[in-house]
Amino acid sequence: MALGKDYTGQDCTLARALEVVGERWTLLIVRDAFYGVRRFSDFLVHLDMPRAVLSARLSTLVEHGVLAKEGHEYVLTEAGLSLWPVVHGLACWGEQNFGELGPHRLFVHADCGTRIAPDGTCPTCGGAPVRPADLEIHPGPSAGLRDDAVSKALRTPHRMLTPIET
Amino acid sequence: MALGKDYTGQDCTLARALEVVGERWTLLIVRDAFYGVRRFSDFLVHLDMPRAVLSARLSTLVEHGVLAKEGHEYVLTEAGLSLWPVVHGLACWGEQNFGELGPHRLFVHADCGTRIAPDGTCPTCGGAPVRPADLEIHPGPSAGLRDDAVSKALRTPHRMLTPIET
DNA sequence: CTGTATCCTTAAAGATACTG
DNA sequence: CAGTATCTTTAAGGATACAG
Repeated sequence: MALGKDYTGQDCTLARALEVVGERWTLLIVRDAFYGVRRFSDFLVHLDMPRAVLSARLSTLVEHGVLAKEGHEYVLTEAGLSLWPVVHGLACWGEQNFGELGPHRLFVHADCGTRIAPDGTCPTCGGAPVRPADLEIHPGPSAGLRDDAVSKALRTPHRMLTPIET
Repeated sequence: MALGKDYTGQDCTLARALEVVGERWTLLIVRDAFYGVRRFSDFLVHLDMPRAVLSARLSTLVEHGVLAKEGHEYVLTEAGLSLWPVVHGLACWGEQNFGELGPHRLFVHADCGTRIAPDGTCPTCGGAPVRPADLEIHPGPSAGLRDDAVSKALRTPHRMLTPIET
């Protein structure tokens, strides 16, 4: 995002949010964090982005309390976890409107095994929103062909937020 | 967003979505569209952004079917309307984490008059998500001080998505 | 492995003027 | 009013090398 990432004069909460997570790559980093990615090199290879940019993004995310740095691992904070509806909602929106071949990942409620709705709720367990920790990731119809370690790991059904072994 | 706005290699639906609405200003434009802004000049003065950039953003939004152009007005399509949970969710996230003085706008369920929850549902009307058309906009605790016509209009409680008279 | 530091390229952002 | 056309600035993105 070039020039003045602060939306000067936009005195609304959406603009404030976009200052934190509205930059290029940022939301993809957060998504990967939900998937269980925690290490610098794993983000790097999975997102295929410049290391300097990744470093900068991770720093601002930590700075704003979206991620916390524990040793050499970046983990989602409470604020970061509360971003799940947005991340999931955007991904579903993209799938519905631009995903010809179906999603790449399916999110399944671990308790009952059903896929969660676009709004993040489980159809069979009542309207309650399902927390990320209660989700499992399964490969979708158009699961990727990339062969980096993280992508491969994501192709194996696993619990969300648990570190991905690479 | 500088350089390659396409997230090449990111074969996931989130990346696809971000290609459409992930650029700077875009989500603010969409938000304004929910508020009832429809005309070029109104977006321009309310967002205080370069006209060339606004023109480009509106074009891509129309191109991807988020907005439709009716004469000289830009209105949300079905795809655009379905972006509401994301826009509202992000705004709420910003409010909860960075909004010291409370929100600038309150979204109230027109049917019952209660403020909707962060997940877009009405607490008093059961867990069903409230559609944007059933919402009213009211000024919040920290409603802005900007004095352009659109900002003033937004300070008056009104129905969402109905054109703002300026 | 986890980053900084450097350099280069590109194009987004912004300002301004101009046209239909 | 609704845009297009230029022009300049600036920083983001990207590649590579280097350090802790």
